[in-house]
Amino acid sequence: MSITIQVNANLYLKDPKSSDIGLKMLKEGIDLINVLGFEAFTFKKLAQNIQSTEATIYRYFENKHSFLLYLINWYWEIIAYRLMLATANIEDPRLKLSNSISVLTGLPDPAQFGFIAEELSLKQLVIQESGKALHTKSVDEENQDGIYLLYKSIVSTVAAYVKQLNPTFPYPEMLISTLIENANQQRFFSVHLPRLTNSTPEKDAVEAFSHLIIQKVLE
Amino acid sequence: MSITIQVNANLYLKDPKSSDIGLKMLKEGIDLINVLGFEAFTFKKLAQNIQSTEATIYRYFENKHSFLLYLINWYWEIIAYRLMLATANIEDPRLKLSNSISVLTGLPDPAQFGFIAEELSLKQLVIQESGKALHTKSVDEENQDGIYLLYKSIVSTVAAYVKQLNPTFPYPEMLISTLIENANQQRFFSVHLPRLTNSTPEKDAVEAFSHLIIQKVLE
DNA sequence: TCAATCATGATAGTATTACTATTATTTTTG
DNA sequence: CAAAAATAATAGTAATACTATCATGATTGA
Repeated sequence: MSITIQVNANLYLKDPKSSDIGLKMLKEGIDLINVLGFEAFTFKKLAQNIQSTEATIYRYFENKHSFLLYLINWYWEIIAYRLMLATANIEDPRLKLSNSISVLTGLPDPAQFGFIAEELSLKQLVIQESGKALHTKSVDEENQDGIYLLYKSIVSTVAAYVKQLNPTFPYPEMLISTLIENANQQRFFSVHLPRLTNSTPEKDAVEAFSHLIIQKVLE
Repeated sequence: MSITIQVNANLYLKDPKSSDIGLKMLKEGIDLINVLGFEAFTFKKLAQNIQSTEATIYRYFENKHSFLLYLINWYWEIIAYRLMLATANIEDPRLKLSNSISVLTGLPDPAQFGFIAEELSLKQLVIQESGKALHTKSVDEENQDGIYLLYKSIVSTVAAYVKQLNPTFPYPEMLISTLIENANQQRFFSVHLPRLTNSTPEKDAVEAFSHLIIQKVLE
């Protein structure tokens, strides 16, 4: 059995996972974006952090936008892997859906099987920066290049469980994409604009809210 | 009757609505951001479009980030005004909530009373760019300056109707902020990533979806 | 083993951006 | 109509997002 999802080759010029310096770019890049924010993040600063040069980074990634897309795609690969684990060998679509909602809207537990070291910092990055990757003039072109295939396939898979449970429900994809996007948004609110939410970093309520919506809408 | 919509004074150096050239900045600025995207938008280009200079624009706005915040705040002023119209003289909290959800998640109708000329292009801008205004390292500072008071008060007001209808519902603010943010997100998806949604530009389903969620969650 | 190839480093350069500063000119107002 | 205020014109700066070139050190394959 293979669980590896093919990384979209349009996301890099040279596979960063194929060399030490490439791996350092990813690891340090995540942290640096989380510290500085994507606007203040530059390849020059990243190069200094990994004792390398701008030119070398440019040999791996076309530009800093591509670098961000790569990291976000990596996050979705992890999520897709965890979705697969969470739904394997389960027949009941209700349970498949419930487990999927937990993966998509819950917080990763470092103690659980299959936890990936970068998962927490990548999630942080996605919460803070993924909107900037998406809301650009180049989104259609990137979609054409298949950059969003993984995200779309995740929504499609989970929406299919919704359809199984309630074949007449008119908004399955909208329901799932709403909950996915909202999970990130609410966690941003909980830190920066707490009056917009009822979830806190200490007592996270996003997953519970998501399960409630699913249950009420499909009951 | 003339309707003037007042924007938070921390958002400008000199009130752009107080002069012809200021009004041109706003009007042309919205269009230019919609055409170029916020990244490619510059004060230099805006100055050329309104036959003025960068220096003049800098006398009105501290920087282009503030300019974006100003425009987004203007949008929320319009929404707050329409919310007030839609709930005035209504006692039934169920109807107040329903009308509010329509204002917050529906599409503005140019034929309706109180329609403001810039509303459609501002809404377009908010859909495309509002995430970039929010997801910055300066969000906490801006929140401190009261930039998000209006948005928070809108969520708070509508969440209060939810509490009236169902005092034990644990997530009123989260429910409302979810639906507000989601309305913009789904409309972005409907244009650029249609497989993530069940709404289309031709047959918009976002408002109907939002009412359904409210109804199911509170019934 | 040695040359060819390849990845990386070091360095330089460019157009653009996001401003700041200064002075001239026009417009408003008391 | 003079003083003040607003705007225009112009110049300048540090940083950014790259591109280009060439040197060097490591890897490989004959």
